[in-house]
Amino acid sequence: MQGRDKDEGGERTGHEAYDNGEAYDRRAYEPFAVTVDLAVFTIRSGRLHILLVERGQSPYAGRWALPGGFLRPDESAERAARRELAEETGLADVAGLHLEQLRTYSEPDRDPRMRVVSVAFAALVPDAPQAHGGGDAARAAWLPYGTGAQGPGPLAFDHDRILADAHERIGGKLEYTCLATAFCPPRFTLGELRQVYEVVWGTDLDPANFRRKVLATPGFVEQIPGASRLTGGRGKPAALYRAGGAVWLHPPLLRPTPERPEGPRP
Amino acid sequence: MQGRDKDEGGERTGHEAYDNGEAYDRRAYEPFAVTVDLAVFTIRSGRLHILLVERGQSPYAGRWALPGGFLRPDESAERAARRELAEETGLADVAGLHLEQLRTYSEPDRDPRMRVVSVAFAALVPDAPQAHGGGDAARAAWLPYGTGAQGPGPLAFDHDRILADAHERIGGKLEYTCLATAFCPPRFTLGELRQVYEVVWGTDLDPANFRRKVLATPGFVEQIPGASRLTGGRGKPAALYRAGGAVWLHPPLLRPTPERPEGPRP
DNA sequence: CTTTTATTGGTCTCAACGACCTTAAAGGGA
DNA sequence: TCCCTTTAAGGTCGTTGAGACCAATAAAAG
Repeated sequence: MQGRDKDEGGERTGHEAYDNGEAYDRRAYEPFAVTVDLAVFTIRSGRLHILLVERGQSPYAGRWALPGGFLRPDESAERAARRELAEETGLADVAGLHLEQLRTYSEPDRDPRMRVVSVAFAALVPDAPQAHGGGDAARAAWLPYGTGAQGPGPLAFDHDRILADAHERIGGKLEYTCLATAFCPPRFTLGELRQVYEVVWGTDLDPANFRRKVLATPGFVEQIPGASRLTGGRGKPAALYRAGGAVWLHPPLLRPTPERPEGPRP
Repeated sequence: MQGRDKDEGGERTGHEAYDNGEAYDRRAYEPFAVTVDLAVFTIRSGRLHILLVERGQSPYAGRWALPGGFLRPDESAERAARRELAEETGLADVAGLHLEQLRTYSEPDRDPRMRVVSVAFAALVPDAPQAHGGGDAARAAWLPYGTGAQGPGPLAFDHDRILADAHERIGGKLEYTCLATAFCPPRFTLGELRQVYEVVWGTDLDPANFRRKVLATPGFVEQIPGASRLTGGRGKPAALYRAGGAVWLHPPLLRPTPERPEGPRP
């Protein structure tokens, strides 16, 4: 932080140089490289997918990794994350997408080459456009979020942990916020909205109970009068809805049965 | 993050230097100063208090600020935060205290002197020892967490926002975790535990309903057989409890009435 | 035309919560 | 001393919401 005025009682940490003047003494602290990592989720063909890029260089050459990049001198982590999101997904209207800071990963040895502190974000994309692998070498792809290893083995660096944290965060937020609409296109059916919960949580929900719950929450969704869609061809056409203005889901829509996520992450 | 292999299709960001070798090219990115900021809460005489330090130097000289400090080259943000917590509170058994990463604040102009990226933490301390102002100049004190300005005016830097975020996070976590015991001494009464909720939420809770709720959650608290305490002198002596092993509170103990926190912070 | 699939709506039961009341055990004040 | 206040502890009761289950509708697939 800022404001370490005190001398720490005999402990020489170099902090005392912090406030001695208008600019900092570069020898008073260690500069770090700061990056952003993105866990971009979408739903494709009834499964949760995650956007990954393939590394071409060592370390972890040939392994999949989360997209991301360096913070530029004039931008915040949020702006950097949204910029990266636009670059990696190729989406035009990145402004409206849900982007949420997860946490910061700063273990000293998380990158073998140097000290890198990374601010991780979770992002939700409604429809998954083609993953376009940027320029030449790198490949980008939507891979199904699998239990355990992501398709071809574990991810580079500590990205498996970041991805797991992101998934847990998203799953938890579905319980008490109206976040689920961020996975849906502008016009969606209640079945599609329910599928978001089922796919992220990995459980089945009762369609009738889900419907009542969603409609009982003011501002969660608004029906589009007179509109309906043939879901995939089969079944009765469903009414179309759009996202409402509400952001909180009260009372919450709790996951069925599962006591709680295993790992203590309170 | 790591792994920016791609060329970003004509955009020259300097990222391509990232993977070209075993070490990074220092010219490929901007190094930042990384710090930790701590929002340390405790409950004193029935009010929520926050640990603050008084700045002696410009900028924001004379203003109160959150304690914190630089990350050292060999430690993670969590370790740095715990070290700062021990230094600032003077507590011996910092290992058992609740320390939780909040989020990272990285606005380019948040420190007028240079670019500082700060990882913020929220910490809970059961009993508040004397705030010991480190060495000489700096003063540290427990100030009541007031609605609006913290005692003598706003805090330095963006610390008012960090503090508000920390308070909202703590209040929310009380709803669905057993975190409240972190505010309590090793042996506590149910009235003391209830006061934690009342003080943090700023509401009154029904003692009987609260009691049933807490005791109905397995592992939240365990009664210490035969022990009781005269709370403050008045009233019937209360049974003593200690924290149980549970970490999740299921079903949650929701705040009364208040629709939700005002600001959309989903 | 029959089957299949999905939406939409209804009913019923149980658990949980909130409001309220009663009793027990202490201290303070007149 | 007696009475009142205070806090803990325990109980009742009505309302609410969630979950399980059933039924009707409407369209496509065979």
